[in-house]
Amino acid sequence: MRIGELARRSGVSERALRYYEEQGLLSPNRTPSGYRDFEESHVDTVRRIRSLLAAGLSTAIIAELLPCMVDTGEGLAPGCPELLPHLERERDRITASIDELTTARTLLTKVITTTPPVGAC
DNA sequence: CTTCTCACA
DNA sequence: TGTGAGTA
Repeated sequence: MRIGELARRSGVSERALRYYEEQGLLSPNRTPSGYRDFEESHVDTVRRIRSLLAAGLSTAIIAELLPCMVDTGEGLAPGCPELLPHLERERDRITASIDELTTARTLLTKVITTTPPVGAC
C-alpha cells in the first residue's frame, strides 16, 4: 500500500511516516516510479512506534528494537538478548514516570474534589 | 488526484 | 511536525 493508505489506517500523518523512514523505523520498498510501497505488517509496526515514542523512547532505540521483536503469533519474543539490559532500563524509567503521573493525578483529584472554604480565591 | 523532495513569514 | 512549492 502507498503512504496515503497507511496514514489513514494508522492514523499517523504522511509527514510522520516519512520521518519514521528517515529515522530507520520503517523500510518500505519503492515502486519503479519512486512511490513508497508499505506492507500490511507496517500498520502494526506504526502502532508500536507510536506507543514506544509516546512512552519516551528515542527513535534510535526503537530502530534497534523493532527488528528484534519476533512476532510469535502468541506474543512478541526478544530476538536480541543483548538489548535486554537496555530495555529493562527503559521499562524502569517508564515505571518511574507512571509513579510521578499518578502522584500528580492524586494531587489534582484532591484539589478538584475538596470543598473550598468560604471566601477562598 | 496522489506522492515525492526540499525548504521555512 | 506542519505546510507550501513545483514535479512526476
